[in-house]
Order: sequence, then structure tokens, then C-alpha cells
Amino acid sequence: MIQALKGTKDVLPQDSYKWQYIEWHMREICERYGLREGRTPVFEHTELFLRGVGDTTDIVQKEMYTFDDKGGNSITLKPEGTAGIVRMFIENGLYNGPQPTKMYYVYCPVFRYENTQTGRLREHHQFGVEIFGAQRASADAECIMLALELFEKVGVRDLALRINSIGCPACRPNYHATLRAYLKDQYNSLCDMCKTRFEKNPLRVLDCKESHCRDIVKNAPVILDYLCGGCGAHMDELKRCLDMMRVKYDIDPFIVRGLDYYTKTVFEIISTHIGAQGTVCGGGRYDGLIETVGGPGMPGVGFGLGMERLLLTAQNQGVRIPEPPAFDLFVASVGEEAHVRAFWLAMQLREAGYRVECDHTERSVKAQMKYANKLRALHVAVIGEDELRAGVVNVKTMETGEEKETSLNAPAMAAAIKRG
RNA sequence: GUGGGUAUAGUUCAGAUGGUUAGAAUGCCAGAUUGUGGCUCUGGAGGUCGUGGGUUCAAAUCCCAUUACCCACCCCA
Repeated sequence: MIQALKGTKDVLPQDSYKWQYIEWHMREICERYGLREGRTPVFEHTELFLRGVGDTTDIVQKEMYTFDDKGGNSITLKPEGTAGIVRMFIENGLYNGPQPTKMYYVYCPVFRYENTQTGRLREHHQFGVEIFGAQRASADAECIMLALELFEKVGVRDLALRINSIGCPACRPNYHATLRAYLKDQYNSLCDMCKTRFEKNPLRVLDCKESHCRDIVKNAPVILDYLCGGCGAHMDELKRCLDMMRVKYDIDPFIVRGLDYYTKTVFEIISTHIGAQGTVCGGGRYDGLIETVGGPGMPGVGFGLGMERLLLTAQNQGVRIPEPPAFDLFVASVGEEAHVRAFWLAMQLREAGYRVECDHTERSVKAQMKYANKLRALHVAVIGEDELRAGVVNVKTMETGEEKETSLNAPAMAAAIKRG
């Protein structure tokens, strides 16, 4: 038996309505916030991600699905959603249109070669939002509000919003130097991982889970104290916007995102209901990214939201997702003539807007009734030789067992099953 | 990449110290007077016990390997 690849998941027909439900909310909210959906290919030139995501990140260094196609091009399955949208934006000259450009994507497949655990897959799907050409922090706040509204509309609770600023190319080097100076004295006490972080990206040491490193870092200088004037003002504006919206948040100087392109604002929305992989939504500002990928120097801000993790949180919280509507009618049939007539009637009623199912198996009436019951059909009509001859049929209401005689034609049957 | 746990019908699980044709519940299919569901009763189908080796007269059970899943690290959504 061939199995699905490790870290991939099927969405079963009986579960797809849950996805459709949250996808509907995503689209509804985004359209209200003035975003348009963008769709990009599943794979891109590897080079895009080397430049976009950053070639020192774990994602690029050890998690990408990269291969050569038959033409000898290095191709990569997208490991995140932003780079592709940026490429689309530049390649199609969207920067010539009215700015800002506000886009979203729903059910964007993302591939990373990970070791799986709860809430961590090799293929997962992201809902994401990107706003290009808006430098003010109110755009950052808009992204955050949009994500929070989605959680609220879906009915997910107990989420924590954490924000931070990691500065810009102007002020971050100063902080790096300050942090290195602080860590230097205790370098030998750091874990092995952090020793390499010290060289590569000292910010990461702040994020270490080793208790010893945590102790060391506890009194480390905080980047927020070393922001340049522009970054500090930006952070203040973001806080003002969030305060005005009465949103609760924590300023967490230890948030360091794993993608190199972030500048200024970074944020995470975390659930405590899905195990260790609690980040449901993560994002921030990336003012240098569009230029890095080859476009004009334009700011950007956005986030990615893990759909599987959102569903997992909803499920663990017992969030009720409305089930799809029941069938209005099942048309059962006995015999060749009746079978074809049942199909014809079902088709006419479907055309009239009803949810109708008919038999395709030639099984007994009893079995057809059982099936109709499992489908949660509200009504059943059984058609056989007698009905064909007399031109009438009984429409049975399943819940009460009552039967009502009507003419054997679509308009009469439609009247019998009409929804109140 | 690292560490720990698990693997038996479609599903959820029983199967103490190895010992006859591997069980239950649920689901599925079919019957309970000839064309009517839910409740009840009866019957049926469905497993080479994850896979591959090994120990043994004998392995679902013990040992090794492998794969998948679960949990945690790392990292991220």
C-alpha cells in the first residue's frame, strides 16, 4: 500500500467544510479590509528564496525541497508565502499601480523538510496578508487587527499577541555590537548552539530555550532601548494604534523571527492549546525585501497564518463549525423506469435550487431509506411502478414520518419540500 | 539533525508470565411476511497482528533492524 508522504495530511470529504468555513471568513474579512487575492505558483527559482528568505536561515539551509528540473534549473517548492508574492509584484509591474498594494492568499501550500510533530508538517497551508508601499505603522496594526478579527470570527479564544521591534539596518548593527559585548564575558557558559549564534546572529541567543542561556540573557540589553529615532517612533505609533483599538499585547523583546527579511515590527500570535508548536500566526515588517528581490525600494508588512494550526486550536477548544446543510430530498426508486424518472426529477429539483440525491445502486427500498437517513435527508420520495402509473407520489418527512401525496412532477414535489 | 514512546479488523481498543481456528464495541452489508429510515434482534463480510530478519518445538507476545505515527528539542505557521 502506498501511503501519503510523511508530514502530509489528507482533508477528508467529511471534514472539508471546516476548511471552507474558515476560508470563507478569511476572504470576507480581507475584502472588507481592501485586500485582493493573489495566487502564485507552488514552485519558483531557488534563487528567489536564497535572496528573499535569506541564505543563512534554517529554512533555506536545511529545510527546502530543492531539485533540478529536466532543463537543469534549480527549482524550490515554496517554503513560505511572501517571496512569491513579492516576485509577482515586481514582475508584473504592480508598483506602477495605485499604492499601497494590499494582497492576501488563502490555502497557500508551503513545504519544509521538518521532523513532524503536532502542529508541524512538511506540507502545511498558510493564509497570508501582504501590504506593499505603506511605511506607516498603522499598516502594521491593520495586519494585526485583521488576524485578530479572523480568530474572533472563527471563535478561537485565549490567544496571546506578542510584538517587538528588531530595528532596521541603521540601528541593528549597534545593538548587535552591544549584545555581543554583553555576551562576551559569559561566552563559555553558553550552549554550543548559542556559540555559533553569537557569531551568526546574536539576536537568536535571546530566543534560546536552554535554562542556562535564559539566565544569561535575562539581563541582556534590550533592542528596544537601542532603536534609532525612526524605528522608535514606528514602534510608538504601532502601540498607539493597538491601544486605540483596545487590543491586549505583550512587548516581548525575545521575539526573533526566523526569516532574515524582517525589519522594525515583528509579531506572533500564540495559542496555548496545541502543544509546543504554539505560533499560529507570525509576521512583521520587511522594508528592504522588495528591493532585495530586484524591485523598487518600497516598504512592506504582512504575516503568515498556519491553517492547520488554526484548525487544531479550534478543534481543541471545541469551537463549533457549522455543518453543511442537509439534503432536502432523496428520491428512492424501484425498477428500471422509475430509476430513470427519479434521476430526471432529481435533476429538475437541483436546477430549481434544492439539494437532492437519488439512487445509483439499485438496492432495496429499505437500504435506500437507510442511506437517505445517513445523508440526513429531510424528505424521501419512493418511486415505483404504482407511482408511475398513477402519476402521484408520497413525499415523506423523515423527522415526523408523515407522508404527503403530491403529483409526480418537479414543481409539485418542490412545493412539498419547500423550506420554511 | 537529536532524544523518548507507540504500531492488532474501516474506526476505537482487548489479548498477564510465548501455546489450538486472534476477540469486543462501533461502522459496513444483508435478513426479521412480499416497496419505507431511526430503536431492537439475527446473520455475513473484513486482520498474513506496520514491514523485514532472528530466538524457539511454538511468536501478536521475546530480540534486532526498518518505516510510519505520537511527544519533546531545534526551528517555524
